[in-house]
Amino acid sequence: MSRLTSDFYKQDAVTVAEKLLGKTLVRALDDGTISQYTITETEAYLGEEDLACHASKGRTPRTEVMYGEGGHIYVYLIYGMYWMLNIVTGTVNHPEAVLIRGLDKIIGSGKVGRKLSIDKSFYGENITASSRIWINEAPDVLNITKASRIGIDYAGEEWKDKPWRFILTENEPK
DNA sequence: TGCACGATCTCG
DNA sequence: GAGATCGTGCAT
Repeated sequence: MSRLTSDFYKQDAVTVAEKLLGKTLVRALDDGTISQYTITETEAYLGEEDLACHASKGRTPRTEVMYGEGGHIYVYLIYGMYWMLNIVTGTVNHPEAVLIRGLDKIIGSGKVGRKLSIDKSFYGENITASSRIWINEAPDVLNITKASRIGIDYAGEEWKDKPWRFILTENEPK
């Protein structure tokens, strides 16, 4: 299994969000422990126009990394206690990102950040070169459910209902 | 310089 | 159904 390269992350956020399903997220802790998780749920945030995307407020120290090239990590603290793990996608000056909402046996973006020991030190980390977090290639999956994004009612009618949440569903027995 | 709020979760 | 808890953006 090989690590996904920067070309993969240069695609648009919606495409990357969908393709990340089934891929393997690898986390190497400081103590040497290596854990692998299958990505099961993602959400796409696409550009300044997307009122649900943090970059809709423009370029700030916090959103800066999203304006860079895809393949870097965007983390931020929400509700004062949860670190959200995002992967920047797209090209330079296109602020896009994919939120990792769920992994195998870990459902919920807040729990993902806690379980993987994510904090602000991961801000801007290059996920194609990091030695503590990366994503491995895996075959594309077919059972994908699309849904609207969570917790963004403030984004207005046009954006809050976009089907940009992707969920990997279990194979139904035949 | 202050304030209201958020891409959440847990407990009661 | 409410509290925990704090960085950020915008108002003052």
